[in-house]
Amino acid sequence: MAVTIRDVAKRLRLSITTVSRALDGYDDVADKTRERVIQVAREMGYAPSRAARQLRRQQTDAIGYIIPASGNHFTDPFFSEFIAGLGDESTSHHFDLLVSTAPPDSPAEREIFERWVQSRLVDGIVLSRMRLRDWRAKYLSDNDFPFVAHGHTHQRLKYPYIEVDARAGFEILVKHLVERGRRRIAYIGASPRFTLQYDRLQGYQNGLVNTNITFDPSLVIEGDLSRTGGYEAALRLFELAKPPTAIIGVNDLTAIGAMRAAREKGLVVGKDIAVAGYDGTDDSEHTQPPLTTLRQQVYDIARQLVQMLLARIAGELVESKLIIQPELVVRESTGG
Amino acid sequence: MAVTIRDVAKRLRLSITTVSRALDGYDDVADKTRERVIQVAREMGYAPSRAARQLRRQQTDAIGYIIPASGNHFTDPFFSEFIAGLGDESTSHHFDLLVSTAPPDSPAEREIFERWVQSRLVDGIVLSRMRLRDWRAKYLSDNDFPFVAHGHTHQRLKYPYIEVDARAGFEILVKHLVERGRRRIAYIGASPRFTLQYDRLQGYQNGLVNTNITFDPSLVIEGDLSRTGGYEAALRLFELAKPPTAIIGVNDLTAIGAMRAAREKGLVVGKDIAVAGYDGTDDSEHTQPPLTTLRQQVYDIARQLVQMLLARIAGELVESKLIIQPELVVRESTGG
DNA sequence: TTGTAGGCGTTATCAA
DNA sequence: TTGATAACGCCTACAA
Repeated sequence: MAVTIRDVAKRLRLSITTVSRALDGYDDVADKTRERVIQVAREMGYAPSRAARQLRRQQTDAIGYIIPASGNHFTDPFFSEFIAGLGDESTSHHFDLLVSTAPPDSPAEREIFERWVQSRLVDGIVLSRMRLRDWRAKYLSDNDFPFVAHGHTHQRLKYPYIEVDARAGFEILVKHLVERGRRRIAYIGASPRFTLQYDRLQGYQNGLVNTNITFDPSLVIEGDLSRTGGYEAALRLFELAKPPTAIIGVNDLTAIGAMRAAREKGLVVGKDIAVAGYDGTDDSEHTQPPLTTLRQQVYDIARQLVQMLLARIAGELVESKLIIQPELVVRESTGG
Repeated sequence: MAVTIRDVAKRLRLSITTVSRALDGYDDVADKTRERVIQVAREMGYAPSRAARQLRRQQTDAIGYIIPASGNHFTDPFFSEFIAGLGDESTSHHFDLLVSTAPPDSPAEREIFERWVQSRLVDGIVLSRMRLRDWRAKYLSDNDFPFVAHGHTHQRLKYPYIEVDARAGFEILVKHLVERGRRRIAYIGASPRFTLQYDRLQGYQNGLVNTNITFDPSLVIEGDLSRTGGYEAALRLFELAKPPTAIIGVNDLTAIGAMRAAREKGLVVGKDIAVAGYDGTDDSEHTQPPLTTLRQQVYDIARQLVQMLLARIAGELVESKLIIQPELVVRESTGG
């Protein structure tokens, strides 16, 4: 058995009350006593039982994040960075991070959310990769459960979130490509259920309008946010009678897959065809050629989300809605 | 307030005892009663308080993993896949996964381990990226705390682990390169405190011996397991009077960085220089050119580790030590 | 400044 | 087959 507050009290011949208060930094305990308590507690390797504390205080000091992906093929650096941000920030507030995995809109996802909420396993939840109609947001909202999100839904729900203005970003990206002489610009998107697809596609289309390019539906195609998805989608684009001279991926992975497809078709990326993505995580810098991308500061966003969530948990009436502009990072994949 | 077992009992006009037992599937409760209980519990959205259950049962139904990295630059797909595996397998056993981040051997790391163990926050811990002298293994071992590891240490400690035979793998890799006509083979490694560096370097050296190549210390250089580290290390290699004709990266990220450096030097990877890595996560397939690598099934290994850990937690005397052979995946980066 | 005691929500022991 | 009751370890109002 681990050492409990009782053991410490017994050793000190004090009541557990005093020990508890000394350790929690109350000021109604004699300095000398406190010193002794702290000293002995450390010696004995005492740390309060999390379960007991949770039960008593009705809070868990933990937040949760459910990775909206599962199975063998999930290696989006976005999630790594996001989790690192969540973890680092949580830790610095003495909160723990609970992580689980479930495919979007799967029964498994639903189960996990219900369990976490009903069992009071976490004090709050971080959402990412929002959907236009997002049952998670609805569910948490209905249950008055604290949550924050990376991105918004199209439902009328009030919750704090951070939004990267991908629409504006993609407009800029199209402009950039046009300036480099590209006019036949394809877009490889994602499932329409995701908000990100809605916004980015719209940004792409606005970009075309801004530059007086007629929208060609055959240049818009659906991927699945993965490298393989981008690869396969790009191959189909190259089959077109009039193939594109530029490809925008809904995210970096998609763009990376597209670059591979281009190369297999004997095209030189950055010359024969321009390719660009979105996210700007570390890896985009090291592709061959380096990938032009819209950078969102995933790590920092994650940290901020945790801060917002903790404020919300602490009862502060956070009504925040932070809009961030992505940064266009021009590299060789659209160069020349 | 969330609904408690008392609420359910009151509604049913039963004792909380009966409700508890009905829900936990004890057989000393009338079938009819059980049905009613389950029915009503679901209706009311009841789920047992995790904290209370933990306190009573003295177990948490959670396991922990501390990502041995922190800060902005952590995007190793190895961790994504590893976490996905841990998460999926945990979930399927109704366990939760607690995740934190801390740089190897940092005070922060120590704090987290102590907190998790002393506060009984998790029932067991998964370790990865082992060190030759690993205080984590020692600490957990000393405290009789259940843990399993991906890789071994050089201490005399007994614990279940899965080991990928990187040494054999790197021997095969060297052989492969030699067969492709490379003889000046460099190795970009990692900090010597990691077991992986020890093993892989040895495999590299054995490979040289096997093929009668004299070991040249100037071709061995230290990276930091990141793309940037590989990039910078490779640049230094290219400054040598007699630069290498092949580079082996201690992991894929290192190799990816090296490829970038090669390209900047005007070298064609797969022709002017061969590059190979280790890990074989999804991204290695989509580099330009695709990367030759030694694949370890990170996702599956993670799942198996969880199984071993849960068995250990359940009290089964697991003395397992699983050795897996990595698989050489030949792609264009060493081709031609 | 310190101690007593009640209760957080469960599960498990024992009795009915 | 069901119910009363005692912990699990901690925090905190209240008493001393």
